[in-house]
Amino acid sequence: MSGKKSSLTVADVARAAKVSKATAARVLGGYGIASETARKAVLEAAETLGYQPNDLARSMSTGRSGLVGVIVGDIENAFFSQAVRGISDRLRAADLNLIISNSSERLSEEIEMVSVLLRQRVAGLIVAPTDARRVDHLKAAVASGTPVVTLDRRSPDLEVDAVCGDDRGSVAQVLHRLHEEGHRRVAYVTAMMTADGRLGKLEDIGISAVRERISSFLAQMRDTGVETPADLVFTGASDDGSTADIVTRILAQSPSITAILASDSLIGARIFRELSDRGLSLPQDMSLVSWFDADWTRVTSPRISVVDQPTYQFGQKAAERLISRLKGDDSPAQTFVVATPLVERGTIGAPKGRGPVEIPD
Amino acid sequence: MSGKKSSLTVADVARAAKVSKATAARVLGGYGIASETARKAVLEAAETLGYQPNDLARSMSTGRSGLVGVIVGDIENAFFSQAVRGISDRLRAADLNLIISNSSERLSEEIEMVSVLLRQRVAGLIVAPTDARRVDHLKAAVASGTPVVTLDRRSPDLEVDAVCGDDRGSVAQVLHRLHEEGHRRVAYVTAMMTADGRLGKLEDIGISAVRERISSFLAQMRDTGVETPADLVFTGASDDGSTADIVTRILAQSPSITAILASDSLIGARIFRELSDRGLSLPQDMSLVSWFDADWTRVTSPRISVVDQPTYQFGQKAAERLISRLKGDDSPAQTFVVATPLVERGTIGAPKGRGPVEIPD
DNA sequence: TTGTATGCGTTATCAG
DNA sequence: CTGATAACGCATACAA
Repeated sequence: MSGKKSSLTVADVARAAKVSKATAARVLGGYGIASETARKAVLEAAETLGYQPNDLARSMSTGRSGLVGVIVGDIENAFFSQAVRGISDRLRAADLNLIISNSSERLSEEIEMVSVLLRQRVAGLIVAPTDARRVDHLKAAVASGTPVVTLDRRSPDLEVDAVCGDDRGSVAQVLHRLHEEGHRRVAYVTAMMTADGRLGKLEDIGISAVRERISSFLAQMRDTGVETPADLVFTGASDDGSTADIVTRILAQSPSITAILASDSLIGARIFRELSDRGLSLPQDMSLVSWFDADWTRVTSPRISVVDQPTYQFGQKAAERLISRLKGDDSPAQTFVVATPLVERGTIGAPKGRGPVEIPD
Repeated sequence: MSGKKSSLTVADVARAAKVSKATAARVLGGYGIASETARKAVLEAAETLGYQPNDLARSMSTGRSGLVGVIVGDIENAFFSQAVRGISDRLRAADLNLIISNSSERLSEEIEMVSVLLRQRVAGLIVAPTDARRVDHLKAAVASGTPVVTLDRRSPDLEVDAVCGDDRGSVAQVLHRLHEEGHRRVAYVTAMMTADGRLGKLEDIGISAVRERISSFLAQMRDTGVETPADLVFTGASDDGSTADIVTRILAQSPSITAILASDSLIGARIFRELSDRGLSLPQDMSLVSWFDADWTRVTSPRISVVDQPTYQFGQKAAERLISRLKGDDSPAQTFVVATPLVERGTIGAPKGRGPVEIPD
């Protein structure tokens, strides 16, 4: 097979069917009108020749491309890959395809990918914006006529549909439940980096979902009598080492901190491992709630209590909104909040007044 | 913003820069030759106008599209999403983009997706073929000049590069290790469906990786004295219920079966849960080895021994081969076998002669 | 070095 | 209903 790239065109089919190019194009493209006889002839010729339409050329002509660009933080993360599956399933039903890219949660890459996708003339964009304050590239996309829907996050500067979890509400629910159980000081652990490892100004948190949760966390903690709730927010849990350090710091505050909230399931897993490795048992020595109902949360003993983020649904809804925009819906931009309920399993329990824990160094 | 899709063209830039369309195209496209003055004028005009090249049109002209199609069984599965990340990273470095689809491990969908991607005139295809015996659509793609690389699987009917794990070898290694430990009868559990729930002819197994492993499994078991090793292969573990049934059947053969091999990490997790729920402790009551080093295998107690399939590397290698083919490499098709070593953690132990286990019904 | 003219495979317009 | 023919935006052979 000499691998020539020259496929057949409507002209070839037309010739074989003994009709004009225009007629062949009409029946093959499924538009306009053609007589039964012509239609049969063309279809038959196309069949025997093995004609494959060229969607590139079609898009060029029509200006529409059947491609939707998706930009996520990390496709390896089940949080996103599940969302992508939701997007993919909905899109397919609308005869749209999905071109996907990773931003690695870096603004520069996100900007680059938007540019690439725009050059490909995607019909629309679904993005989990890395930084809510830096969305000019997305605004430009919208301005030039490419609809955008944001996933899991939103930006006040962006008037587009957004599909988010109920970040504030779920934090409130979890903390309320924990308070009820007797917990007074709870730690919030996030992968987000800050310059000095301490929580800075809330406005400086780029990922809106994270900001919402921390904001809600601080408010709730303050309401229940904690004077400096910012001290309970631990940032930079981006790998095993930093997470181990954080766990050490949390345990050093023992016994005052009696519960931990993990901002995503990767962090949750690392914290759980650290805790087990140090011989602590859950929930007696420490309560733990992780965001995202990941696979691993069901094989531990006890199973992990989680804030269930149904990201497959996030994805479905986002795709749905985009499709609707593509069809011409020009109602005002809207934010869709998907419920993210606390699923209580085995890691929420009453705190026990325990003495200082032995910390290996 | 009234959302008009009409972006600027080279012609607009040319006009603004007071040069011909061809000159503008040359500097914007980065080919051919242009004087410094012309180049500066064009670039400046493009900048101020906000020109964005149209990759669709470019692809039409050149015949090349910067898109690579990827078809996996299920993007939600970490096995594949990790591979996709590997593909994505390598592709990006070569200025290629990734358009992704799910086959849901169904041949009909795979065929459909290949067709869709071919219509989009993708530069190449990376596919995890669902059925090694039904690859005409892939052969056709190759014949028409679109290079194909298969991922994790291969087909004897397909003369294309393939990147696979060492399926036979890893089975041998695991069984050898288990035998050494004293295990004589080992169960192999797979999601693959068979008509009657029993293992049929090996040739009827569509997914090559699965076939290789089972084939190796049967050979090894027979070698070590098991007369009817097919009885040790349990198929159809596709959800919680069916997996529970299988575990029941395995335990019913107790105490002769003393170890279980899980063909993928989803099955592994389900089996682990079943075993724990029934109060068995690993590895005393049962040894367990799962394919794929998934997150969950590190949070259990004990941690799960796994056959580590580095699918990120699978993906990287596959993308690498495709890029190479795209660059014109026409050496004979080759299969690249990536090592998939046994990572021993806590679930391999000596079998204990135990009495019948209580099985709840 | 630059410009002119033509082609890529469709869709779409407008007479026949 | 059908058939020429002109776009679409870019690349490129060839002429200047």
